[in-house]
Amino acid sequence: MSGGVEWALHCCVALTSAEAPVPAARLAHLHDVSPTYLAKQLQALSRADLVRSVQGKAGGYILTRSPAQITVLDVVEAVDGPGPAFICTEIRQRGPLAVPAQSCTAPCVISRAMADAETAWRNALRTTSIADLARDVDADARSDISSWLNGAGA
Amino acid sequence: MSGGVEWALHCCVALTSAEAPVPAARLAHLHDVSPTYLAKQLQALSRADLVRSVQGKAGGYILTRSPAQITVLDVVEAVDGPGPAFICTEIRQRGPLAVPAQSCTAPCVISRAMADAETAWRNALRTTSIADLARDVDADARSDISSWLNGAGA
DNA sequence: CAATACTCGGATATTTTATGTCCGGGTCAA
DNA sequence: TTGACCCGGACATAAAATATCCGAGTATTG
Repeated sequence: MSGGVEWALHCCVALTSAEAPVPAARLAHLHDVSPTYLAKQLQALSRADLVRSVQGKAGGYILTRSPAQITVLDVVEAVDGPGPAFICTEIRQRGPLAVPAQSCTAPCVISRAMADAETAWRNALRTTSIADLARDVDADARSDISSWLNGAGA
Repeated sequence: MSGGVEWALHCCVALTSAEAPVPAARLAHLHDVSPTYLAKQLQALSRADLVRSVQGKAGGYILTRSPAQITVLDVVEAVDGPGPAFICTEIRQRGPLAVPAQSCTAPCVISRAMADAETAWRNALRTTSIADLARDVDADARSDISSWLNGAGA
């Protein structure tokens, strides 16, 4: 699991309290992380159309839609890639007892068990939205972030 | 997700059809994979007490208990490690708006969402046993594997 | 309208992890 | 006692994640 997922999620939650575009450098300063590497994660979010990037002097990143419409799964898939974590290499078709490809119409049992587990994982991530995360953050902290982002900052 | 998990699972299923210890080299030949690297995975299974290694001339690996008593989760945790895939670095305690450590009694919201998803994933893997996997394998193929393992082999 | 300052975006190094390999210690069989 | 075989941990290599830099573009601003 890529560690950048944590940064991306925190950024999305922070952007909930922003009304103007926020530069990547400011988000990096807020979380005290590498500015250039955080930019890479934000680019991934931009490619997935979760955030919209505006350029120019007063540019930065903003959420493309309501936080309630963005699930945690969306962010994870944007950063870590949409593909499954477990990839079946079709071992059953190899070795001295290889089963012919024509008999492999259904996916192998192991592959299916892993896929089912990943589906459960995805479903769990899908049930939580960025709005849900922001709602559970302490009210004081959210207020501080809002003023820090919209104001001059430290 | 480590690719060796797939190898380990296939080995466990194959060992279901074995009545005598099977050397790692033979399992590698059966699946046509790197013998030395497969040995590493089997060592992990041995450390987790899922398989028992017997040394000497007629040595090899055997399952320590009934296939019904070994879950897919056991194998995955043995190979990939028992720790969670997502590790919270406590970003909320960093940066200019860092919240004091004394206020962080409960885990952060993002960490909890990820942990819940992983729990769902683990529960799914726990419901499937090695015996379940073996049961769903084609009867002919299982018979072939049994004779290949217990007989002289190719 | 031109210059400018600030932003994102992709191409580029470095470090960590996973992958693959090797040889020595130990054990059972003969 | 001898021998051969097997496992176990220590050692290279390859891939990926992490961290970084410089160029392309745009809205501001004089």
